[in-house]
Amino acid sequence: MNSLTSRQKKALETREKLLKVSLDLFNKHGFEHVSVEQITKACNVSKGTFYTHFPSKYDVILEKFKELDSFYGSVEKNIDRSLPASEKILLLYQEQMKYLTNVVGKDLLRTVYTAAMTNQVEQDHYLINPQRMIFQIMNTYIEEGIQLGEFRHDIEVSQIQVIIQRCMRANVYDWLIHNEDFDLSAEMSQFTAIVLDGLKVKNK
Amino acid sequence: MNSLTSRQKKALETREKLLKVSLDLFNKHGFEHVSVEQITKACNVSKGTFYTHFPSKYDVILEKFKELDSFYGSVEKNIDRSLPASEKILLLYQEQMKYLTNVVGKDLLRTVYTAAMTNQVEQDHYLINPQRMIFQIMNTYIEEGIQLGEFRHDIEVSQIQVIIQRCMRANVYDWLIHNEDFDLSAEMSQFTAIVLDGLKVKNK
DNA sequence: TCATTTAATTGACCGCGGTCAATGACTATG
DNA sequence: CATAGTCATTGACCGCGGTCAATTAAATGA
Repeated sequence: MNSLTSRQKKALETREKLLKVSLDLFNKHGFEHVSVEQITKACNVSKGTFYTHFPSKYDVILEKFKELDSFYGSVEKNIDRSLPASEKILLLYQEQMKYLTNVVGKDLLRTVYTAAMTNQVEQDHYLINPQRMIFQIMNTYIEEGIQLGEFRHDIEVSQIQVIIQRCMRANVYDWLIHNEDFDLSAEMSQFTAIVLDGLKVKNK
Repeated sequence: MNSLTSRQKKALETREKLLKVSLDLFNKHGFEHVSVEQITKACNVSKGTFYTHFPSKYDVILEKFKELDSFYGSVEKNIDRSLPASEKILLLYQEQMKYLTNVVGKDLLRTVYTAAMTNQVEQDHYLINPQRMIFQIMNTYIEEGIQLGEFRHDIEVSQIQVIIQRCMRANVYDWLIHNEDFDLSAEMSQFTAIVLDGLKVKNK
């Protein structure tokens, strides 16, 4: 069953050790204050080894992020299906913001938001990758909202999706550039509610 | 009249030469592909001199940005005073986006948006500094819109200001992380129009 | 005019992220 | 087994942004 050779197993162990130790150190000292050499020394491997397993220091984090994305699946299950689409969207974002604030943290998010601008390598960065679980869920809500006449019909569905996703990045980014006095959940709720309002069918 | 000593004059010349050459090189090769040594060699000064005039490579750009901000003053004069506040806001942003696209460019903006997250040094980063000309103008429009009953009264003025400013960063950031197929002006207009809609007094 | 203070300038130096030719242990093949 | 090929690993090396003690020359004051 286990089709890995002993060599591959060793390599995978190394890789996972690097991953774990990296994230531990990042959490403890902050991404910028941990050097790749520190990581590799703590793992008793050479610097070069790090780069056979990860394209860059930053990619370690992205890896973890992708894992975490599955978290949103469980959130979705706890949202009352009978609620209007706009309410569901707000609830989903609320949960996400809690998660980002309490679990992920500014430091790691900052690296992702920075890398999204800098690493032009990947054709579609994770931050705007439509494959992301949270966007998939969001999109079902939006389509539902359109079909039930809650949202305007004069804007393309895909465009509405983009706009609502942009709300997320808008608030997260502003959170990241503020040093204090910024309640991400509250700001996100208020902002998104206004946008959703603007997207609703008017009955003048 | 000229109260500068010959020494101060020399220093200022050096500083301005560095500024000019830096920006020229950034424009020609891109910010990331120009090293401080290249700049200083082109100016026939040592590397250290660069750092007596600028705190970092990035600050050269910020300097230029602050200058450019005055540009918005002239734009404001060309906007019809009798228009509703929301129209004025859209027009002002439209002009700004044109400017960012055609004059400033992605490369330089990217460094500013990155630095805003990274340099926690400055207490109030330029991007959210309420002193900025464009924000000052925007705020007069918003206050006008509230007084004339165009915008909702159940949200704090300052909060409305923050929301509208956030629209700007939202679209610029998304522009920066998209490689192609992103019309900044168009996206900005659509997005901001929706937000302004959500901010308007409803007549249900 | 000369001594003292002030500040612009220098360039060797540091730490970091990342590269890559060389190594050799392990694997697949006859 | 032996042999050829694979690939994880190594660590010296590169280029860069940024620092700082030492140097130099202009400003100041007697």
